[in-house]
Amino acid sequence: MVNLYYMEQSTRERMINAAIDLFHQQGVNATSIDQILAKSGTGKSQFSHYFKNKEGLIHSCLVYLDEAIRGGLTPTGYDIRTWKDLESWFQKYIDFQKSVQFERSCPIGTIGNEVSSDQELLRQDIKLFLEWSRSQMARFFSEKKASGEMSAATRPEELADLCMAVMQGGMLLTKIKRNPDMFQNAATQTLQYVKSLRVSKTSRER
Amino acid sequence: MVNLYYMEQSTRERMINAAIDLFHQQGVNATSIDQILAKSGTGKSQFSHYFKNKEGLIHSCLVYLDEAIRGGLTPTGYDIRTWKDLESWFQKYIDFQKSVQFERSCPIGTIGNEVSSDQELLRQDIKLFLEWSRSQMARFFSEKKASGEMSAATRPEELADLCMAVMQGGMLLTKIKRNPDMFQNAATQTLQYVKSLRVSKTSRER
DNA sequence: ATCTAACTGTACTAATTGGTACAGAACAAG
DNA sequence: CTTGTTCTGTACCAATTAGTACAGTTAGAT
Repeated sequence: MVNLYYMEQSTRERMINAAIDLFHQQGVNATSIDQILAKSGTGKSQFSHYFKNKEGLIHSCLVYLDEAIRGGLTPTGYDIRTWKDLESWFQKYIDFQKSVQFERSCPIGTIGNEVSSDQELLRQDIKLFLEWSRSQMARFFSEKKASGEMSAATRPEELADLCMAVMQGGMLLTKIKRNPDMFQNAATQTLQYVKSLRVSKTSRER
Repeated sequence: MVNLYYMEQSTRERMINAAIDLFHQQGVNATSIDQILAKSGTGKSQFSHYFKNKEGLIHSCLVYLDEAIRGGLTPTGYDIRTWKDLESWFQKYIDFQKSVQFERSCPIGTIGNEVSSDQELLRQDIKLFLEWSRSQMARFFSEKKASGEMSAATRPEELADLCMAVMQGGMLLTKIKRNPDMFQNAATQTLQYVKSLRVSKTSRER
C-alpha cells in the first residue's frame, strides 16, 4: 500500500500540470504535445494511454482547474462572504499576474479565447465554470441585498457580470501592457460603484 | 494609369484582410499561412514578397487594424462626444459580435492574448493602440468633468480603464457563452455608474 | 524597344506536428 | 506462481508547418 500523502504526483497529473502551465504561458495552440511531454518527463505512449488526443488533454486540464478552484486550492477563489473578500477578490488576480511578471492573463480565459467553434466539449467546460463562478459572485450581492445592506434596486446578477468582465478584461489588458494599472483602476472604479449601492446604516434603521 | 477608385484590392491587402479574418475567427496560432493564401487566392511567393515572415504579416495586420479604427472605417470606433455615443459604444461591440454569431471576441484582443513574450514588436503594436483608445475614452470623461457636467471627483482615466476592461472581458465572455447577456449586463451597470457621476443641472447652476 | 524593378508561379526542403503500433514491464488479484 | 490489467519505451508514420530558391512575367520609365 502506497502512502498517498507522500506519493509523488502521478504521471497523469504531472502531464496535466505541465500542460496547464504551458497553455497559460504560451496558449493552447502554441503548445505542442512534445513540449508537454518534455516538461512533465513523460513519453508519448503515456499520453495516448491517459488521454484520447490533445483535445482530451485540454478537457482534463479544464476539469482539473475547475475542481481546484471550486475546492479553494488556488490563490484566487470565489468564496466571497464579506466586503473585504470582494476587495481582495480583484487583488488576488493582480497578485497572481504579478507572480508571473504580468506576462500571462487568466488561465481559463486564455484557453477560452482559443477554443474553436468545433470544440463544443471544451466550450461547455468553460461555460459551466463561468456560470458557477458567476453564481458565486451573484450570491454575495444577493445576500447583501436581502439583508438590506444594499439598495433594493441592486441587481446581483448584473453586478456579478460586471465583476467577471472587469476581471477577464483587466487581466488581458495587464498582459498586453505588462502592467496592472488599467486593471487596478477598473477594479477600483468597480468597487467604488458597488459600494455606492450600499444603504447607510441609519437609513436602514429608519 | 489605373483608376484607384475602381482598382481591385491589391494582393497585399487581400492577404491582410484574409489574415485578419482568419485570426479573428480561429486565432493566430491556429491559422496557417497556407490557409491565408488559399482564402486570399495568392501564392507563397507573394507572401514572401510582401512580408518577412508570419510575424511580419501579423504586424501588418495590426497596423492595418489600427489605421482602420483610428480612421473611423470600422463599425466600432472611439469618436465619443456625447452620452449617447458612450451608450452606443458598448452596443456596437455587441452588434459586431452578433454579426458573427457570437463566435468571436475582439480581433485585437484575440491576437493580444496569443502574442508570446518574445514577440515584443507585436505587443508594442497592441499596446500603442490600447493607449490611444484609452486616451480617446478618457478625453470624453475629461471634457465632461471640465465642463462641470461630471463631478469633480470623477477620474477620467480610471473610467476609461473600466470601460476598456468591461469591453474586452465582455467580448470574451460573450464568445465563450455564445450569448451577449453577461456583456450587456456589465455594460448596463458600467453606464449606470458613469451616469451616476453626473452632476444635476440645478446643482451646477447653484 | 529596352531596361529595371516590382511582382508571381512552381517546386522544393527541413523540421515539426499529432497520432499509432507494438512489445515489454510493472503490478495487483487469485 | 499465474493471469490479466495497467502502464511505459522505442520506433515509426503521414500530414502539415514555415520558409526558400529561382526562373519567369509584368509594368512603368526612358
